[in-house]
Amino acid sequence: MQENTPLIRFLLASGMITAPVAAEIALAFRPMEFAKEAFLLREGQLSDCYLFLEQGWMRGYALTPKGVEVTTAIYRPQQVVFEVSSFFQRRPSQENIQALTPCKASGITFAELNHLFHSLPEFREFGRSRLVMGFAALKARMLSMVTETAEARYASLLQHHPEIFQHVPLKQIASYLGVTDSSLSRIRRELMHH
Amino acid sequence: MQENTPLIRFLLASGMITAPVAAEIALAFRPMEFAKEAFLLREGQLSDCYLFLEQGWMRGYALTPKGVEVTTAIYRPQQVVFEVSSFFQRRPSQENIQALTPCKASGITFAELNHLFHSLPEFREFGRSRLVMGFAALKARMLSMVTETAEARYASLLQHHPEIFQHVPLKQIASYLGVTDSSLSRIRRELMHH
DNA sequence: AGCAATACTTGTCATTTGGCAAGTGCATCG
DNA sequence: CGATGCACTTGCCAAATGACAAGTATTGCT
Repeated sequence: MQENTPLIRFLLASGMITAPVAAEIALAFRPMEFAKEAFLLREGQLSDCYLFLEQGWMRGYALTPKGVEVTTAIYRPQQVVFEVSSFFQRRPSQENIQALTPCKASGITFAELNHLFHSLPEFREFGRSRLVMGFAALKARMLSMVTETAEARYASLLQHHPEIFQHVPLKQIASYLGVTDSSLSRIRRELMHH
Repeated sequence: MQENTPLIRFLLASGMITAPVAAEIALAFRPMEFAKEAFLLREGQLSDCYLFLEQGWMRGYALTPKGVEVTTAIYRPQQVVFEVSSFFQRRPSQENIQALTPCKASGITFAELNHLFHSLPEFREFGRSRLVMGFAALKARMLSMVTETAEARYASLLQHHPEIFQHVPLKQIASYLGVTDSSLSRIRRELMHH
């Protein structure tokens, strides 16, 4: 058993998990790989994998009634990936989660996660903390939808998360920002010309 | 001690809490009242009250840099009210929560909630469940922002939550739907004339 | 009752954005 | 190496929405 895996480093970095507990948690995770374009989750399925993404990028998206893809989440490496409502409420997901690049990861099932939560209070608190962080991030994104222009949202994403633009095509970023790809293209042109 | 308070009925209705545990939980809550317009939480303060709203309506809102109010949440009676990120992350809230009508409620502090979570696993699960439900609802709202027209969002709110329109002024509903009050007024006119 | 504040509507006009179609450049693949 | 596909851009026009201002209605207060 390794003592310094990406997952263990991630757990320790939170400041909420001690080293022996981190090692025990890591033991429960199984390594997983995803080819580019492979799915972690498909619409209609149950999200039953709590995934720690070690390498690569993923995105979540939903389909509108007319079949248009809307990007709902962008997952960078060193992040937890799963569909909260399907996973915890045990019902079919309305979203897809797909690898944007080849990915390496570690995952456990819902049952295994709950077992860890039960036996390791530290990890339970960690899980709640992640949930709250995700909630807060989503609220901030929602607020920016209402209060900022699409141009401001684009500029902000570019400033705070420039790496995204290396791994996610603009058309997918566009729907994440709440505009069409044409509009995003126009917005980019405006910002180029100062 | 009462055996059939609104809070106890609410806990039992979730199907996750047994009667004796519900009674113990309810013991920890203190009754609270809010006059119309009174604040449960003000921007800059710490959200330190986990509130069960028994009677009345509240709303959450944030101020844009230009001082415009944006409604971020609408709370009906028989619902839990608190600002997730401030409450759990122990940092100042960027939002306000204000009574729209006179309210009766029951509340506990962060410390008291954690104590209950620690001693009553049922209630801990209940808390997580509420968090997940709120998360899922916010995701759905975000998706509707991107995929539906303002008119469709209004029609949907009117259909699914008509009571809101009895207690919340249209200008506040407008920003909740992501439009100005003028636009909402025009949308309403269109829908009147079929 | 009378006054003031607030909620809501409406008109006008500018701006943003979407829908569609075409065009360009790049990459993948046989 | 040529062909097909995809990502991105761009032009054109229509539709949706915002900003501002004015008008009406309603509410609340004294």
